[in-house]
Amino acid sequence: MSVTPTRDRRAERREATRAEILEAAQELMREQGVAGLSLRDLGQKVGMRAQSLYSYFDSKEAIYDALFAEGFRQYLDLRRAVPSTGDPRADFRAVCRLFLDFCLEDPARYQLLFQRTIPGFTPSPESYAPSVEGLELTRQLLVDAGADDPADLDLFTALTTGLIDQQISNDPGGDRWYRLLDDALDMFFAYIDARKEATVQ
Amino acid sequence: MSVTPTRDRRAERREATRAEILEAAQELMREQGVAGLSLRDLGQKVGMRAQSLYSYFDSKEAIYDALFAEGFRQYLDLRRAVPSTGDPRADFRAVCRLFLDFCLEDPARYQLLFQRTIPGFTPSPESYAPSVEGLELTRQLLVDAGADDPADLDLFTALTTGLIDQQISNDPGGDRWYRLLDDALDMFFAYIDARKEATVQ
DNA sequence: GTCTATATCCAGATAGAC
DNA sequence: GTCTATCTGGATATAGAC
Repeated sequence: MSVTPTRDRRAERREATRAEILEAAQELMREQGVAGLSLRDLGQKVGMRAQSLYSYFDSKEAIYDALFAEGFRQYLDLRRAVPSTGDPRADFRAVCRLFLDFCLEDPARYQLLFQRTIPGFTPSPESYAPSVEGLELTRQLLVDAGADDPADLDLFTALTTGLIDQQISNDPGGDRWYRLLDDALDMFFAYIDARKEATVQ
Repeated sequence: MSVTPTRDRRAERREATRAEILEAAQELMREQGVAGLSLRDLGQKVGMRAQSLYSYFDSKEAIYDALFAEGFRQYLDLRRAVPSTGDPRADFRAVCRLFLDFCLEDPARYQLLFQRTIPGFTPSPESYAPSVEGLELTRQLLVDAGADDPADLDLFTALTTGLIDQQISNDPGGDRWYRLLDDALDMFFAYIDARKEATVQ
């Protein structure tokens, strides 16, 4: 009689190889930029011919897509680990710091996740969903911290991505903009509070 | 007897063709992105074979370099045309608006001039100089407007490029972030003023 | 200065043997 | 699932005729 195993060892192995490929791809992108990723190099890095990668991914774009999803998964994992202190603004600052650390730790990943500079790549809806979830978390946290106007969220994202972009573009590896985060948040909250006060009166 | 003409018609024509090539390149980059520029398409656009471009530019990188220099020249020209009203903050706001318009008018040019996302391209020192001049103009204007701390300049550049990046990445062709410029500047100046007041006391 | 012809290299992707 | 072999097409760049 045939029995059905509870574990599918073949599927597990396949999944492990897929993960290995994605990790290698991330490393290559770190080394030579997002656009510099080639299937040849990728195959070599994991010990197979470029053509064999097609057993795991349908196309190069599918690899980008998986990396996109994986990147946001990584971020959401980190983010969920941030404890709530009961002080919304302190929490908000902690999450901001985490976000900058995450982005600056791997500029290529940042480029893939937040800028749209790859030739023809557009993330699939499935891969895009976690990104929306991340922004929604930020929106909620921002509301808790006292900024409920939708425009405030936009102003805030501009401020943080501005710091990140300048840091990456003009002082890679340094902290010339990174260290301005606290000042930037001071400025932002002061603006929120002042406006609120003006509206109340 | 041979006479030396005061005008070198050959050089003039050559210069005109160079300019035409650069203009075509800018157009192609607008259509298909900075990295999408190919010498074939460029040649076709100006009515010659790709190889013939080498009579005008030593390499593709030389074309990028010329575009880089040309882009800043365009900006500085626009900028010098902004009148001084005697109100430093009004002038500053006008220049900011001009800067956003300039960047959003041609995102590909923005990517070339202000982000470093092209594979192996680094501007030559000659081409880079105008960029430094532009930043220095901004620095001076910012000092006139009451922000003399070098960190203020960095905070300001983060704020404006953040607006631009978000606009380009997440609402191309729209004005979701563009229209926040005035709010952003209100926020920025309020911060500067508050800090100054705090220091005086 | 522009052309044809060519060199060289690289990319992503497919077919089919094993 | 991985390989060899190959397709197709793209790129930048050089040589030399006209």
